[in-house]
Amino acid sequence: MENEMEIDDSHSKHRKEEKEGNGKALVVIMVGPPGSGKSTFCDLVMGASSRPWARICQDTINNGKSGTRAKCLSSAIAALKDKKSVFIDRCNLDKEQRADFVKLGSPEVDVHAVVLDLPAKLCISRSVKRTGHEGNLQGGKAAAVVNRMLQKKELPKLNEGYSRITICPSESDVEDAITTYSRLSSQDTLPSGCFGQKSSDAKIQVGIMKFLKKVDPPGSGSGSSMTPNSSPSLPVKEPKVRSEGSKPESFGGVSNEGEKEDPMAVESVADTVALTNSKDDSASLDTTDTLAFPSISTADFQFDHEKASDIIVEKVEEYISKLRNARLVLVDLTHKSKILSLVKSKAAQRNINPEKFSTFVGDITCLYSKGGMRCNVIANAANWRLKPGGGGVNAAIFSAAGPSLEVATKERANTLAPGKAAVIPVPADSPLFIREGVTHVIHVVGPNMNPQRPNCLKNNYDEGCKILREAYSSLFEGFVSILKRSEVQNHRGKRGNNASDQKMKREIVHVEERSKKNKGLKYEVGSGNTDLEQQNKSKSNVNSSKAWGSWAQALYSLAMNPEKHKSDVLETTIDVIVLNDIYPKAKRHILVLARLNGLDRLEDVCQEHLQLLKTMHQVGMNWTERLLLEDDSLIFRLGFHSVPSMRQLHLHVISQDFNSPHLKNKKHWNSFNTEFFRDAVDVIEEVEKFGKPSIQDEGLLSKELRCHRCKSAHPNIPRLKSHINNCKAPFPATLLQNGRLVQGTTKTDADS
DNA sequence: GTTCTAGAAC
DNA sequence: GTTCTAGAAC
Repeated sequence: MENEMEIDDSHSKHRKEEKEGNGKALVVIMVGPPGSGKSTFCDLVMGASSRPWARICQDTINNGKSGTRAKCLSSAIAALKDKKSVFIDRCNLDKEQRADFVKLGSPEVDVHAVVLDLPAKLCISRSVKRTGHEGNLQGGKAAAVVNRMLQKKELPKLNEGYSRITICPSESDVEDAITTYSRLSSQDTLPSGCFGQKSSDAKIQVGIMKFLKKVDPPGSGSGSSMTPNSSPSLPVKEPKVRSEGSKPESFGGVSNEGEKEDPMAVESVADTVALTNSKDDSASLDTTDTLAFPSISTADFQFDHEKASDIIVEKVEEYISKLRNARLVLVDLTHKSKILSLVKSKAAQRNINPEKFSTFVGDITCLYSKGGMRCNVIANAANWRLKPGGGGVNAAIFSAAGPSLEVATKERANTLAPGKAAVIPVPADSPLFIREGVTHVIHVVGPNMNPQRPNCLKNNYDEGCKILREAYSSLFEGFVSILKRSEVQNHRGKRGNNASDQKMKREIVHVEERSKKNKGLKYEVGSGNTDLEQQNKSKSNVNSSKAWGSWAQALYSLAMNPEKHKSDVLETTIDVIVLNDIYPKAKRHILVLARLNGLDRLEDVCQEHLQLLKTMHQVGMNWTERLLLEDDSLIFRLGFHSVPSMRQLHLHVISQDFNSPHLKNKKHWNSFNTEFFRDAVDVIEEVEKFGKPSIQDEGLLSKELRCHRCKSAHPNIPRLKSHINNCKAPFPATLLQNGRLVQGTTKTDADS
């Protein structure tokens, strides 16, 4: 047994056993497909490390030939007995493969995972080129093996039993990890947690990334379908993930001759490559948000095409600047479409950027699968009852989406007035989502000129044009609201997430539209902000939709009658009251309370409160300065909770140590360390620009726990707290910008 | 917002 | 057995 073991011994005799310090042995489980560089990783660390290491390599453990998992286990146990740390150098791609090795952990032995999560194409090319690999995985077969293995890939999670996980999505991350482990002496331990994960769970990415696969260009309009051909053979060719893959008709009359590529590469490798590539920047190529919309009211509702096309172009022009990188596409079924050609020529006349707005001939329910155009949002020319059927686009969309869209629609609105729009997240089980990648349907009801249909305007085009304009405004506003929310999602994605797959999947699809307030109304988008303003004005402090519990009134009564609570108050002005938070969540945690009656929370804030917000911020800054005089090692952040628990708008001024016994649970942590916390500077800027601050969903409060500095994930509050006590990583760049963090003048950016 | 506690997770 | 979370009550 012993003599069969292939264990690379390095430096094992160089050091005497450490009597002092933690001196824990390590089991480092390498995770990665062939060609990811596991052996090289181990060799480099072992060559440089002062810690005694053994490398247990399944490929060579049996007298240079491959052995079994059991053999690796017994060798690892033997090495640990010998006070060595061990590398488990095998693919370990799924949880089950790793489980036995995780069990090697004990009070004396920490178990780590190091994931070499490099792009599949890189591993494949390394494997293919490899000539002297110990596992004899050479030549053409390599690619097939790598692909097959990656399909089973399951990223390790902390709850499998690791004290630390390092994920290396790029070669530079691998180098960093090599350095980290090389420097590890026998006494050293590394901080626990999950490091380096940049994307959300890969399993979700597969679904999303499929939309990035190259498809044929949409040809003559109805679109050619994707090549179904799938050859498992090699050589492997890099599939091109294209953003311009299927261009809609552009106004310049450019023809759509797509270059031909090896379809095999697309089908056989694309999934797995896309899967691993999902962590590359390149993978974000075709994630441009696109709204595909039919012409409203010009079909069954018989609206005049000339007038409608003017309005479409006018509204597109108006909204295009608000859309940043997003695109709008007007879709109709046939080339003969009069409305399409009218809009096309009018848009060209007005020099509307064809990158931002174009027309497309095809079926709006299968733009991706048949037309090769990825549109994450589609509009429906709905009827006022929001019911399926009736023919046309409405029937087609409800039918393509399956019954779940109708259910999702009914959850949010029962009817829709002409000119209004309703944003509906597409349920995850809908073919529209699964097959087409459509995340939202926006129902719009336009003006009706057809006497056979309800609400006929009897040729009153003054009213008709007004409603049609409103309809497009509502539609585009709805799209803008989706874009704003998806920005948050993207942030979350980049930060990574260890939440369960199912939960994440639900979040991605549904979280955007979830809200506690004004069910039914909330999803209806009126033109401009008028609805919201109306709501806020009419709301007053009495009929607020959310009732505040008696325990939630403390700040309110204090703001209204500060003289009754004198002892708690640090400062009172005509506009604000400053007090210590009675349950501080950090060394210093004070509140700046607005004194305006009726201004209960961030949601109530609008343009008229701009000056008050600035005052609150200024008072907060003044106090920050004072607190920094007492302790200039503190760093402060000033902001609001998106959805506060206590009534009366209050600004938190909180030091970023979060060192407090009152910080006890996930909600506490996430309320200050996710986008749920809205920096005062951002709120002020948004109110200046848009009249309202953006408010994030309470769902953020149940996100996994991540360090606010290094973004590593931690399984529970105590572990997070022990991590943040020591984490000296710099703050994320976004926090260092725009004065979101406030620190003493002696501090520099490098210190933070 | 907190406290309390059942029961899940370790 | 102990630790930790999450939901209900306040």
